[in-house]
Amino acid sequence: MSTEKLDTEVRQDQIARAALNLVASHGLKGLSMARLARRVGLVPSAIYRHFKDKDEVLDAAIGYIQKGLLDNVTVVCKETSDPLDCLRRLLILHVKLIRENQGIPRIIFSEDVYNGHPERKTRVYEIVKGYLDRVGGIVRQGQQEGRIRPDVEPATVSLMFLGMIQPAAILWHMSDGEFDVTRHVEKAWKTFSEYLKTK
Amino acid sequence: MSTEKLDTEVRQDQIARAALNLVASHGLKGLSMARLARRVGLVPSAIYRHFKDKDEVLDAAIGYIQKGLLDNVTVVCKETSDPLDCLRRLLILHVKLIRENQGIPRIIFSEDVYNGHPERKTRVYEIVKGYLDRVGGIVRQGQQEGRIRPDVEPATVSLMFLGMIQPAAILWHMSDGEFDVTRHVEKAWKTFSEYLKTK
DNA sequence: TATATATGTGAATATATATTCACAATAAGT
DNA sequence: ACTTATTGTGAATATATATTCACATATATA
Repeated sequence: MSTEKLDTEVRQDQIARAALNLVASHGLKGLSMARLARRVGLVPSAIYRHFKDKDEVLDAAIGYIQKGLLDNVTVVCKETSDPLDCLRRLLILHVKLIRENQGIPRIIFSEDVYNGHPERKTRVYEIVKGYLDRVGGIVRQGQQEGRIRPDVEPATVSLMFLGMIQPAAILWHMSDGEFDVTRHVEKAWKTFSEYLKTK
Repeated sequence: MSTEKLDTEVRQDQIARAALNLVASHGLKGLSMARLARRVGLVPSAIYRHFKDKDEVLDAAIGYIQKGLLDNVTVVCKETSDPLDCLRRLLILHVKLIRENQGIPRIIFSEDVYNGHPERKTRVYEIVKGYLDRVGGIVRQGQQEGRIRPDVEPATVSLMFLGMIQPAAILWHMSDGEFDVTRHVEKAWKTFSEYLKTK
């Protein structure tokens, strides 16, 4: 077989993305080196030219997740200065992100990812906290500007923000796409934002 | 070795519970027949006297989950007739339930449980929908009694209800218990219930 | 162009894990 | 007490999967 030889950086990228997609389509259990290799058009042992471990592959995939989440925050913060509108847009982008890559929640919320990997566990924890902090920051700013009611903790809001999406995303997946995430999120946002608004 | 011989029903019970606990402490990947057997004080092959498969064991564990969830609804509905108070109590019980058995969310929300098991997937979906329906029923009743604002869909409320707990539970676990679920849920409930109340 | 380094291959190895089966011991029914 | 069905055991089997290694080939560099 004559397979094109590519730079290890390119391969690392390919492999990490493929891993994320594999988890999306076949779950964490479905992430095997053999399948991963096939997906990239390589032979299993070739993966080890670019990653020391299967663990390193997963860690790389987690890097993409972090980037995807934080990028969304950056984007919406540039689009608008109204904090509530900012949150609304982030909500939409977040739904879009995990709809397009179901591997994200599966990795973030799968215990099998951390078990026996305390460093990774704290890393993912930091990623989630980081994201929530950004959301909380938007809330705090909105409160300072007097556009969000001041009697609620930003940290509480940011977690409830996640809570609008996550259970819905799971139902969406369990129902094989039958459950309408977008609809739910819109409804939830309506009540949530009404509550947040200063009267 | 002289191991006590017990009725298959007793063993099934033991094994299913042990499976749930194993998932709680070691994740789904940690649920091996060997470990399971050791936990119950048996030898791996003995499990097959009481279950055809590892899959059957998991299915039995899922049965316990369903029971646990629905029992909570029954309990709180008996305790009080005020729908908001009913939801508040259910919230507390729910947190208690998953704190005491982290295996519940891990099984319900782990994709590896369904992958390649469409029947199980729809079963779990039905369980979750069933629970949400009960919650939605409480809301609907509250609306009929005029104690919950009528301009919000019960289905939306019930999912948001879950959303108060689930992300918090995950943070709780990722932080090794450092994150205070109860505190978050109390705060979240404060804002949520205030919104639901008829003004 | 020659040589070295990076990348890809195929076979081999090691390990974990589910599952089966022949046999042993215990409990239940007669 | 005797027989039988149920439950437990230990060894054996099968399979999946990560990982290694000697070898091959392409790409860059001198």
